[in-house]
Amino acid sequence: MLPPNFYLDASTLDIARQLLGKVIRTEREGQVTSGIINETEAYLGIEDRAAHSYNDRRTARTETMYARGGIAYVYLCYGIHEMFNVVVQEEGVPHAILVRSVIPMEGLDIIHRRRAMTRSKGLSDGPGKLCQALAIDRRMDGITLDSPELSLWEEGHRVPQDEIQVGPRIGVDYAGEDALLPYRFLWQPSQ
DNA sequence: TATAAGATTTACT
DNA sequence: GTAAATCTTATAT
Repeated sequence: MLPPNFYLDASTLDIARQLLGKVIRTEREGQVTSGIINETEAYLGIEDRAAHSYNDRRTARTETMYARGGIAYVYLCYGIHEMFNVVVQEEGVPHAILVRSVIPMEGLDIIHRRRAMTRSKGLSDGPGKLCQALAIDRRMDGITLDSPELSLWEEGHRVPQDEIQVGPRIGVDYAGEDALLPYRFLWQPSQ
């Protein structure tokens, strides 16, 4: 399991890089599923126009981002999709990292059923898809990432820095020039 | 109270 | 390539 200081002792951008290759594990009603993180995006709080916490906007929803790092921030987007984020940094610093994609590992049969798909491509390569695949929802908002039902683990795959692609974040055109910042990290093991 | 828009996915033309 | 699905949140009357 990742230690508590993993979420505090580095810059948010560094942690977003380090999350690549780590494992998300969930257990829901006795069903265990897991996946290797291969895409993340950093959201840098008050200064970041793309972040919910931009301009120190404290609301019932964003309050989770202000807590001490090491917990989950899960919210509903477009009224349909849950989004899973890792809250980082000390209490009062509303930074979070959106997990955009995982590679399925354990519980493939369960994941297929949840996603209502039989083929093995496209099961969890999107922030909404992976939440459906791993059964992550808003009931998990604010829980620690060493919980029985949701936890992050070290072993998965060691990702060399030179295999990480960096680019602008997806779907944040409303953020003006902040939409161009290179805060998206992608690792594609197939290449 | 009302309205607009969103850190997306999927199906259809 | 375009559009619909769907509902919470934030902001404005």
